[in-house]
Order: sequence, then structure tokens, then C-alpha cells
Amino acid sequence: MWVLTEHLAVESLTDGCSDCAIRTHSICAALDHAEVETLGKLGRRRSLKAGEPLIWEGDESLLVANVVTGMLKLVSSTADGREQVVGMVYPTDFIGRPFGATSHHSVTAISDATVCVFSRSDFDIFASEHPALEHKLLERTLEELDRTRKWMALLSRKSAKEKVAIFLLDMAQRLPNLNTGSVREGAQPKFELPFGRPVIADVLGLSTETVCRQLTALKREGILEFPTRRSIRIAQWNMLESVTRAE
Amino acid sequence: MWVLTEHLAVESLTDGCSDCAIRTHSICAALDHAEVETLGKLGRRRSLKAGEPLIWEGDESLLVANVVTGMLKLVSSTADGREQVVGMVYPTDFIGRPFGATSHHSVTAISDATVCVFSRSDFDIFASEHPALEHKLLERTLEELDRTRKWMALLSRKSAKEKVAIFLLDMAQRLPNLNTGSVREGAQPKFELPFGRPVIADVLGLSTETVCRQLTALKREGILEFPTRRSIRIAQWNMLESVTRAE
DNA sequence: CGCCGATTTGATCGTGGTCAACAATAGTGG
DNA sequence: CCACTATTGTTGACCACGATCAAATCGGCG
Repeated sequence: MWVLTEHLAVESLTDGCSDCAIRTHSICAALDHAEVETLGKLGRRRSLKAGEPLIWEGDESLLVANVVTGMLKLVSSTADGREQVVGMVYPTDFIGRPFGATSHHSVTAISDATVCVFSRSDFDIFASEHPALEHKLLERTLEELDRTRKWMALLSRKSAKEKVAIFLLDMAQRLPNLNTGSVREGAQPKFELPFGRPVIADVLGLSTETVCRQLTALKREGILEFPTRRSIRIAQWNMLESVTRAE
Repeated sequence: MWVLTEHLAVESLTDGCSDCAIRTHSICAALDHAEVETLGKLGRRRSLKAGEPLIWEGDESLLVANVVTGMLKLVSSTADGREQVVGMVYPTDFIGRPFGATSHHSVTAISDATVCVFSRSDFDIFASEHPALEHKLLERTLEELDRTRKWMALLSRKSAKEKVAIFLLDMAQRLPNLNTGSVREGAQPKFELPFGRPVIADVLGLSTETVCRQLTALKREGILEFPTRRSIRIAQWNMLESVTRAE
């Protein structure tokens, strides 16, 4: 399993937050040194293996967290059991539902991951006393809402092929820089997927088979290459981008 | 056209906010009397006719607003022109994108509506000086994010029939109480739609024809009745609820 | 080399979109 | 009040996309 920024995987919070990899990219950036230390005392590091759940849908909202390394998915299930991934969580992202009674979706690791966990009530109180933190959280929540709405339009209006293309471009831009936060400069034409086809299907609201067919179609067209199962090389970036906007 | 809480449609902000219909249900509830008056001086009332746009997708984010009466839709378009409704806005809801450069979706009235508009920069500054307001806004944004994610699961996983059923139940619970905010007690079995089939289709990510077919199907099954085009009677509430969870 | 899970390919089917015709309603002016 | 028109809603025929089920193939690992 490919671990993102693995050199920090065993770091403990008792070491303090000042050398935290995401210190300046998470919501903690809103706090000064002393405040971060105070908040740090309320939290603890937790490691998750790929597939391990952190929060269950419908449970009382007991914890919130910052993602330090790895990726997680948010899943919402309809009343009759069908599920849909409603969000992907990257390092520096904030997880959980402050100020709320229950979690409306589950949170599960899709690669090995490390998170910095707080009890929700502790966090709520701390946040209320630190408007700058709440402001940062508000900004992030607004951004997340924008992203979620865009994704929603994608899910309901894009064809399978477009979805796959968009997913790959997204991944290619996000993955190489995961350890440094949300920076997305020049794209890497080759990258390793931290998970398999079923997860892609899950995220895009497609079946595994359909994802496969689209991937092989893109390979046949010379747009993609697969050196190994988990690695993807984007041979024709521009072509892939044009697939994005209808066929 | 059916105007929600029409008695306030011409109220002017120069009358002050103290008798505003949504004074205690919007984010303004976080403010005390003096603060509300200060904020009120920054805003102005604006009436919108059904179909009239308030904010264009991609535009610089210049204004934010509270919805006083009526309903609006948020629309996100994909790069190639296809559109999807990504949110419905009810009275007391907050519109717009504070602290952000651009609007990521358009906002358009789907019934006649009244909104209380602020310049985004004015609002940003005022909000920064009033943590209680920001806190309220954060709570609302978190709720909206939860709702949006639920809706996302619905859009990608539910069948046409289920979507229509869910939409009607939602409407039936929200509509009768629109003027009093988000209260949703006992459901009214009959109500008037403030818009036509095309808008329903739009919201559910379906074609008008499909919405029609599902509605007539539900009529044939004795679950619904249509006294007029715009009014809907839910003859079998329980039946409709069970349609909601697969067929 | 042989096994197991992940991926790929193939065949079939159902849902919902599209295009086209038709019906019903709401407006409009005589 | 009644044509007449424009708009909105309804129905039908057909088709494409993607789901599903089943089978084949690949790749990693003992």
C-alpha cells in the first residue's frame, strides 16, 4: 500500500504540533503558537488502515478530526441501503460535524491514513472561544459546499466516460502534492492510484465494469497507459481534457 | 402566481428590521437589536419575479442575501453547457458566497420572491466584526452541506419514481410552513406547487416527460390526485412514503 | 507452477432520454 | 361568452447508456 507522507505516520501529538506536517495548511493555521499547543493537548493521533471506518452514518457526532496523511471517503446511504460516496477527503482537510447532533454520513479510510482526532464537545468549546478558527472553518466549509455542488452536477449530468476522465485529471493534480496540502501546480503525467477500480466506481456512482470499459477505451485511443494495475500514465493530457467536455 | 407571505412583499428596509418576517429565523437572529439595525442599513430589499436571475455562475461574487419570501434555485453548469440544480433556497435561507472571489453557481427565482441584499464586501467586514453572526452562518453552512450531500446520494442512486415521491413529500412538508421558516410539523395532504413540471424535472435531474410519466403512474395507483395542474393531493401518504424506498 | 482476488471482456436487459404528436389549460381579444 | 392562440402537460415510439450476470484473463505471491 502506498502511504502518503509516510515519514510522519507514527508522530505523536505529545511531541507538540509545531512540527506537524499540516500545521500551516489545516484550519490550525488560524491559530498562533500557544493556541495550537492548547488545541494539540485536546487531540490525539490515530492511524487507520485502508478500509477502516472512522465515523458511522447516523451515529451521534462524537469526534472531529484533521487529516494528516492518506485519503478517506464520505458515504451517504439512502433509506433502502444503496450507497453513494458524497465526498473525498485529502490531507489537511477537516472531518466531522461540529455543533451538530449526528453524523449524516460515514467516514472511511480508502488508503492507510493518519488523522488528528478531537472530541467534538472539546472542539466545539475551543472553537467558540477562537473566532479566527471558526472563520477558517467557515471558509473551508463554504469551499467544500462549492466543491460538493460541482460534484453533484457531475454525478447527475456527465456520461461514464466523462466522469472517468474528470476523476483522473482530478487525481493527477491532487495526488503528487498531497504531502504539501492543496497546492496544484503543473500536473504529473504519471501517478499511482492509492486504491483499485471498485473505489473509483464507487466514487463516480458507476459499476466497476463500466469504469473498466471506459479505461480500456481511453487506452485504445492512446490517451492513457497502464504500466502496472495501479499506475496510470496520461499520454495525451489535452485529449483527456477534451473528453471531459462531452464526446 | 402564488406569492409566499405576500403581505410583506413591498416592505422596505428603511422601515427597519425589527418587524422583518424572518428577523428571528434568519442568520440575523444571532444579532441584538442595535446590531440588526446596523446591518439593516447596509442592505436593501429586492423583489424578483419568477424566473429572474439574481446571481450568475462565474461572476465575481458581489452580493449576498437573505431570502424573505419565495423560492430560488441554485444551478451549476458543466463545461459543456448541461445544467443541474444543486440546491433549493427557501425563506430565511442565506444566499451567496461570502469570503470568496467568484460564485460557482447561478441563483434564480423559481417563484416570485423577495430578498434582502447586501454587498459582499460590506457583509464580509460586518461578519468579521461579529463572531456570533459568523458562527450562525457556519452552522447553516454545515447544515446545507449535509443536505446537499444527502441530495447528491438521492440524485445518483434513486430511480425516477423514487425521486418524484421524495420530492413531493419534501414539498408537502416544507410548503405549508414557508412563511414561518423551517418548521415542519404535521404534513398537509394537499398543496399548491409554486412552479410547473419542468422545474421539478430540473431539480430531480430528469426530463419533463419522465416526471409526467411517474406522476400519472402514481395517479393510476391511487396515491396521488391532481384537482388542478398546480395542486397535488396526496391520497395515500403511507403508500407514497413506501415508494420512496424502492419499488 | 498454481492459486486467489482483482480486472477485463462479453451478452443481455431495463431505465430513462429524445423526438414527435397530441391534449388540456390559461390567456387574449372580439 | 366564445373562439383562437400560446403555453404547459401528457402520451407514444424508439434508442442509448450503463447495470447486471457470467465467464475469461491477468497479476501477485506462496
